[in-house]
Amino acid sequence: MDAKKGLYSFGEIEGKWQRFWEESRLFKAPDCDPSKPKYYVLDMFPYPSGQGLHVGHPEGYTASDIVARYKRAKGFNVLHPFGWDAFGLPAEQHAIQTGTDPKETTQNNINNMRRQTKSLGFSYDWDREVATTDPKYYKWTQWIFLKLFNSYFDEAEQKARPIDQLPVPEGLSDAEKAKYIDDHRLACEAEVPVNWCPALGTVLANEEVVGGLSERGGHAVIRKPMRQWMLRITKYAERLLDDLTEVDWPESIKKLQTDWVGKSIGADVDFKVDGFDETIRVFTTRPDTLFGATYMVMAPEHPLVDKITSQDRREAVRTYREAAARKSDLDRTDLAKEKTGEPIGAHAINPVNGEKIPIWISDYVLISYGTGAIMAVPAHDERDFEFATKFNLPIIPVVEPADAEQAEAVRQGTLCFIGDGRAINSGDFSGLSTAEFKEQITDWLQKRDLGKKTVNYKLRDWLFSRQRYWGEPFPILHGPDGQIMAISEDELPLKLPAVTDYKPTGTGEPPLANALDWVNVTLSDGSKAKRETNTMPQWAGSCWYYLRYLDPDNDQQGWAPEKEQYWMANGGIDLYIGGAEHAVLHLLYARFWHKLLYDLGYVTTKEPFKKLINQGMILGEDGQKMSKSRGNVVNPDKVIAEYGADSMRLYEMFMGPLEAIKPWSMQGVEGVHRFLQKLWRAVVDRETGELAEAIEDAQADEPTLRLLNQTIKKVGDDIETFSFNTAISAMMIFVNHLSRLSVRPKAVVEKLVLILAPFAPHIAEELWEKLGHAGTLAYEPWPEYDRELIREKKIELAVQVNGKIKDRIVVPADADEEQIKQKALVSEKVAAAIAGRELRKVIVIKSRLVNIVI
RNA sequence: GCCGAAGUGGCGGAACUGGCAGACGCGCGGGAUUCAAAAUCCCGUCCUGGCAACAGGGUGAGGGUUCGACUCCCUCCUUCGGCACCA
Repeated sequence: MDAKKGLYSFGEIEGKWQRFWEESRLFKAPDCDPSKPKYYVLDMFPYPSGQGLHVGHPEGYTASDIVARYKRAKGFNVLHPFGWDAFGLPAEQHAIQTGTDPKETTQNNINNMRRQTKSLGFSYDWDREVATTDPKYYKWTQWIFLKLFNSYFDEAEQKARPIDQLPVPEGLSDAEKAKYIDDHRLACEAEVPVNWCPALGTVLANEEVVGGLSERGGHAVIRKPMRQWMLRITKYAERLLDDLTEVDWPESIKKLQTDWVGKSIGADVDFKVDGFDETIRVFTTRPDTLFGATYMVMAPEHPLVDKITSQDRREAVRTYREAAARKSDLDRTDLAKEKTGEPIGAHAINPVNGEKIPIWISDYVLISYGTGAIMAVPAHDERDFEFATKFNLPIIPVVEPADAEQAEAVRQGTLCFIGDGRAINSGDFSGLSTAEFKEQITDWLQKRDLGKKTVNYKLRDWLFSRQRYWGEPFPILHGPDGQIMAISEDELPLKLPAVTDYKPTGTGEPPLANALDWVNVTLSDGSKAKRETNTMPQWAGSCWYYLRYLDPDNDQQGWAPEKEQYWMANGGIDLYIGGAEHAVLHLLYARFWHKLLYDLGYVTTKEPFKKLINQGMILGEDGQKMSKSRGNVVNPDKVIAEYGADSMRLYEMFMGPLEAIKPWSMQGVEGVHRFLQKLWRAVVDRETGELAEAIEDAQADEPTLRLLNQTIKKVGDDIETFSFNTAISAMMIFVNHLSRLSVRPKAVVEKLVLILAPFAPHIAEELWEKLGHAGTLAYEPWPEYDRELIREKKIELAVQVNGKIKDRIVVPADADEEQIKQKALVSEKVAAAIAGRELRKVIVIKSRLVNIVI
């Protein structure tokens, strides 16, 4: 019975300290504390799923918690909040199937996941918890939407401004004026072909369609024009690109974002249509290849196709266009291998040489990019080359590669060369380099009003409406004559009404359309209006949650300016940790909203997330992705019950580098658990549960002091570089050393406990208490290390002969090169290896090795 | 196809700016303790040969630079992630 006292009973210890932290509000972050530097460390908040936490969640959370606890010890005022990205499809699907209010499902899921999250002992300031589904929260999501709605983008200034500052042309009727304004809003309505998913009864964002199927559920998706809300993120393309230079993110993520924005510089060139008073504008990044244009291709949807198609081609063109319109994205991808198209019987006139070239339509040209039409230069564009080869169209080489063999193949028309070279067959421009040609031809076109320099982006405007129930309602009314009206800010939040049926109507009308009492509104002047029945996508709430954490209870403002200035100082959030799956969308959307808020003066930094780290995925024990169907899912609750939260945390960090993808191992958990056990036994008496007798107020011996100081340095340095795995390994080495000592100096153990605390806070607190300290160690200063004590007195060097190790020598740490050299040369083994041959060179690398070259 | 990341023992991984490859943990083998087991402790554990001292080989493959390469350069292979006709 007594023997039990001294056991490491992690369950009790963890419960005890978690209660203490919670009840004492230990991690509450005081706003605007001028006495300390601030540190804002943020986790990507999770969707509260019915499955609860999986082992991937605590990976990032543990990493951020280690940093948070470490920074507190380093004297920072740390903001470390948590919340819930709680709108989302699963709760709505559940509602459709069972009739349960998503609000209820969501609340239950949050409660469960909060319990799980708390059981890991993270040092969140729970008083700042937010949920995007809370009307007190989405009031401000709606408020930001109104800011988008009530702003336009000033191209000259490259920034958003309030819509009432928009210069409106003179002489417009009221209706025209309203339309002009509406067309300039950053949030506007548009009739756009969207990804309609009949099975889900909703429209999906491009990102939610994978290979022509819905990301969730894998249902077929077709294209259908519908009235939708769009956010004009494209206006910010240039700034989203430029400001990437200001953030400290992994280069690979920056590159993903850069490619997603997809800037390309080229020229718009106007081609006259032969026999019509029409011109077709094309975009090209290679205006230097204009002389090599042998045909033109328009997207099937191009508005001019109908007008200029010749009588004898009309039937074929109509058939082709219908087929193209019916194609889903999946079909388009499938058919990408084989090019298709139809000539439309019209010709365009090449502005540089007056050549008549045939016009085709083909779905390899996209209506949504550039001008929806291209000049085809098969000699220097692979897609055009493929098309021309298939349909036997002429290929004229106009760029000569430097390589003679390639040049010959290009002349023969057998090789498509897309690189830079020297111009040929290009009239007066022949002989120019690609770069010179581009510049000169662009000027030439511009002077003659035939074209101009143009920049295009792959980035599309953001489709912002969903035909779903479980999302933020738009604060928008549609008037009797179709006017779009924003509801005023003081009417926010516009709450989601309770409904009885969550099913999509199937016609594309959202479920909210059935909530008639809510939809129909009588305005103050007695006229009738209808509420917008679309809701916002899940991204909306996650675009700005980091700002709400600054001031979560404020019902007058989304956040107070002075709090934003304090917590977002020095370039924003100091550390943002989350999964790489959000590399593009969430981060891009959030940056976009942040820039709008910056333009309007609500935030003071250009970018929200100064430093970003992605944690890697955790695989099942079989090395496969964890999934229920594979049966390899690891349940955190079970791990904690068996080994404790500290072991769980420690293992998550010990597995390998944070960013790496790595498989789970229960035996690995056991390994770190043994480490904690060993530490416990080294400090706590097995029988009494009191401090072990070996713990004394004694002076530590030199090797112990040296190792201790090395460990303190290593752990601190490793936390700074997020190398948590090697930090843990260093502490293991130290505990191995400590457990072999018969006298374990108390001061040494105390320092060890303090550096372990960010990783395994519960056991650290308990040991700290047993070491005789009242209260918590959470705000104890991080131990300093002594440079002098770290230094070894004697060091071992390897001695190589011609790069092969022959012997090892021990020299004083301060030995100079000559001394080391002499010592190396007297070694018998070295002498044997040299075997009397002449020394050509002796290389001495202090504190590393000696290499003798013979 | 294009872009990005990565390939190190039986396994997860370590190795600073080019300087002793395999830290730490797992697993495995042997031993101590025990009536026995669990737990714990000690020793060993990259491969090949050898009782051993030792010798040789070794960081996906091949080549190069260097006194010296897991690390830098070139070519190729494999795995994972992203994009997918963006003119």
